[in-house]
Amino acid sequence: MAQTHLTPHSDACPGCASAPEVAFARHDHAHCSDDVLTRAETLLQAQNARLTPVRRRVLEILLEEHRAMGAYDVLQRLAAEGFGNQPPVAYRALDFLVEQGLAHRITRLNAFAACMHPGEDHAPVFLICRQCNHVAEAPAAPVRAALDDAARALGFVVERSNIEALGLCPACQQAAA
Amino acid sequence: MAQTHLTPHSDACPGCASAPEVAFARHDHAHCSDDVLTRAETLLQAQNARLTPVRRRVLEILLEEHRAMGAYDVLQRLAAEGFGNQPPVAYRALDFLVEQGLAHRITRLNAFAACMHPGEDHAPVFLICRQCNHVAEAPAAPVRAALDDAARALGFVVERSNIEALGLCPACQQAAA
DNA sequence: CCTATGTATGTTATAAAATAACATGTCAAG
DNA sequence: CTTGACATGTTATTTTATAACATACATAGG
Repeated sequence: MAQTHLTPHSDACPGCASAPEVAFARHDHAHCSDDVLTRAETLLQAQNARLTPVRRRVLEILLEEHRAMGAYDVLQRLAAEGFGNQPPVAYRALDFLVEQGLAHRITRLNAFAACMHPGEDHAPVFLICRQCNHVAEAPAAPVRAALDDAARALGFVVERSNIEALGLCPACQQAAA
Repeated sequence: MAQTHLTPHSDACPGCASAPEVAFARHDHAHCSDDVLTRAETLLQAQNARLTPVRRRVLEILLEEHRAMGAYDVLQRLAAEGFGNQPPVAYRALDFLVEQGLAHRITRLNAFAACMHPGEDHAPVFLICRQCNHVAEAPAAPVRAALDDAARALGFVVERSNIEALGLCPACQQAAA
């Protein structure tokens, strides 16, 4: 499983006041974004699904910002760029991306984030810092395996999962100590 | 870990049309409810927290219904019984119960459910059937352990977690086949 | 080439979920 | 009996999400 998104990235918890970002470590993000966009196109072709202008732009926005964004945040950016400025415009594009595995919904935050390894393993685990609101996506495979086991014991088949943890990121732990 | 709530309970997926319930199997629920209420009182005394009439009633309602309920569902019942009928009344009681580990929030459904083993292990795993909306709470320990490992690898300390899986319950799998 | 069909987008309106802010009440320690 | 902390009541508003319908747009069949 590629974990490009866990390699060096933006500042972690800068002053515990900034917007939530999608990794605790530094990271050459532009490179990841391009890579994801390319892969997205390939994946969608395989699915016979279309990466229309709105959809593409929403994915780009999520990638650029590289943080969990509310639907209305995304909508504001879309409107500023001449797309429709009503909620369904944002929700439809976001739902499509989630559907296609190109974005994740972080229910705890009522927010969305680009998926950094589309087409690969899809059991996102989100670590949300309750102090600074940074969000990181952690390696999911073992958690997902444990979840599958637990479900199987009850005869339940898991199709999608939301695994979200609330706690303290490294920087905020230090700040607290 | 006690799994009383996983022993026999209400009908699973009766026609895939009923309200979401909190277990896939049959279950003598009245007994569990009494037990939980008693334990809740003890736990709260230990915490110097007060199980006031509204709070107690909300917990009872969640236990009686034994399913994931929206805040406004709970509110409606409260109002019918002479308590306040404004949203904060329900939200405050529900938030209190969640805070005290007596209820869980199921973010995917914007809903709340009574915790069936308060004071014990607290890493709820919810299995939500996308077909009939039943919700079951699965044994959590191994999933939580995997989650802790994944978090530790990033230096993140988990305080609370929401683990929710969407899929098909046993009954709906049969119905589909 | 054209037009029928499915799919995507735009737009209006509203529903559903949650919280802010402030007033009032209650209970227990001093 | 009064003061302070906590709980509840109430008004209003914010935030999040969807329903319903109209319009555009691409593309496969005639």
